[in-house]
Amino acid sequence: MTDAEVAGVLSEIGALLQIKGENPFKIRAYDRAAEAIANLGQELSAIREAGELRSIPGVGSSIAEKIEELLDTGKCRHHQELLREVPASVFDMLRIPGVGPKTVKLLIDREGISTIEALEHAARAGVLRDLPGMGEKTEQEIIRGIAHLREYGKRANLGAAWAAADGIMEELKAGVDVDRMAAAGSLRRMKESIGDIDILIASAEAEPVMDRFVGLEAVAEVVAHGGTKSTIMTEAGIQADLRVVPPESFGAALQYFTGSKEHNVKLRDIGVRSKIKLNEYGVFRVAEGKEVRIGGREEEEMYSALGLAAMAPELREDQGEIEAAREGRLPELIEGSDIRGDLQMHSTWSDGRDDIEGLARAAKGLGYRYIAVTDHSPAQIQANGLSVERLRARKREIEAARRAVPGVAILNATEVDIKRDGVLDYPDEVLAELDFVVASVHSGWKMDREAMTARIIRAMESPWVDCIGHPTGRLIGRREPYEVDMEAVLEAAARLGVAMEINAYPDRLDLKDVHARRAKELGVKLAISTDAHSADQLALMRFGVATARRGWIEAGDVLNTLPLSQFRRRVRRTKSAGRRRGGKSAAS
DNA sequence: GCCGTTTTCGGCCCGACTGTTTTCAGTCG
Repeated sequence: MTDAEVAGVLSEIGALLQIKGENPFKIRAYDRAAEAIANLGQELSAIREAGELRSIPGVGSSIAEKIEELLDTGKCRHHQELLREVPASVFDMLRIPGVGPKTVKLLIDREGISTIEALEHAARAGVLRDLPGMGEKTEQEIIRGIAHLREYGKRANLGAAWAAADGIMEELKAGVDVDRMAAAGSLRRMKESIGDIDILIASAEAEPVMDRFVGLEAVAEVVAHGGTKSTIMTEAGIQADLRVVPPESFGAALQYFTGSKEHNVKLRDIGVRSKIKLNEYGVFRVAEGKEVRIGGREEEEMYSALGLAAMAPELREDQGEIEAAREGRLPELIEGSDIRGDLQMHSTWSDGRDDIEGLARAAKGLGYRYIAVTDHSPAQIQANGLSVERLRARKREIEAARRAVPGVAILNATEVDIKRDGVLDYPDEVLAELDFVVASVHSGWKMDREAMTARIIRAMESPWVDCIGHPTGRLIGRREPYEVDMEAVLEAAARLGVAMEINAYPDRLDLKDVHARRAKELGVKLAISTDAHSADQLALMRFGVATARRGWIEAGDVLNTLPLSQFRRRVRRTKSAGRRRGGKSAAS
């Protein structure tokens, strides 16, 4: 059973308890534990071996036992018992917007409805309006909610969500007078997938802003339209919330709506202890039943009131950032401007849209000092992978581009396939001719975990491999990562001096945040690369940097923040160390 | 069910919007 599955079961227990009307704090305990497990940097089994399960925040003796039971048997009796009382199909019903646990319980108890299909049928037949607290409008809400779930059930990827948010904010800015405006929520935290877009505006007059918002061009449907909060569904199928707050509350609201929920709960908890109250309007000192406002215009004031250093939105996941802020050991996160080069991109020689010169010019425009052109190897037939002959022919075009675009070093590089047995798709003597080698898995996804782990480690043992590309192969929302023992891979990377890529492509973001953080802990260097297939995609770097920031990564942890000369030395050093390891690559 | 510069028992974050309500429950973030 995978860690994600364990988290899933705990989260289902939480939902089932909710439907049963159990103690809300018990429910939250399960939710918290599930969330913590979903965001572990290490594997649950390793933590268990070390006897450290209870060190996971939110995991106490009872949940620890259930985790062990799940790891050992793949099942949990408590979960099974709950499922005997409440059918599993209710989890689908809970995903319908506007339908929560209380409604589900009512539906089951009064009408025996436990599937989306039955619910839709009942709503259309006008049966629901006779239930307490329900009416015709609720029926219509449910019908619309089901339609929405079917059409847009998946979360939006980070790139699409930012594109939509930027469009909305541009249009808003052009139409009304706003003091300050910012995206909040998971978008601002740069989470890998986005449930909805949160936009915050400071304005003394909310009404004209709200009217403008619900009338935007991108609006497909107005879901809610209130005095300070409105919700729309965009044409692109992403929900967007707008909140308008008075200017003196902008910082408080930005902090509040940026979240995460867990981060904010912990902050307020700290506040309660020191008689400080936080809400979206400000921060208040509570004394003798009275509240005295002590800040809220700026976000930093919310943190300083609690004696904490302000922290980057990407860190706000209750993954230790609050403790770090208290102890003054927050990381100095990498920034976009630290990036000096891009180490994966594809030209027209394989499956890219732009030629090498075009890529180099675009990179120069971004202020980069070097790029690695990493066209595919022969096994990537569908991507027009380069034979040895074509790879050598490409060298001449690289040399021409170097002359045409001075100021940017163009590294003669490859993204070489790691074949099923861990052998690389070019022989050693060809790899030896190159300046930089990214090795990636592009086939055989379904291998078992041990074989996949051995495959990748064998590739890393080649003295010519500098970096492993998109190390888990996932496509967010479309393809699960392949089964691999990431801890073993990262340990090998540390031992062999091979960098791990954070692929900045919004569909990939691979390594993901928590793995990047673990890599850093193990002393593994990271390479943040766009995997651009056209010159304009070099701009996707921001999503890779954001993912690194979510993984607590600093500039010093990242290969492509090095100045060119140091980068070259570093890559050479890796290779000579590789030769000392035994002189022969696994590929030979 | 978890957790502890207030605690091993007794707490556990806070507010807006909607619909069905004459004062509130449910949902959401």
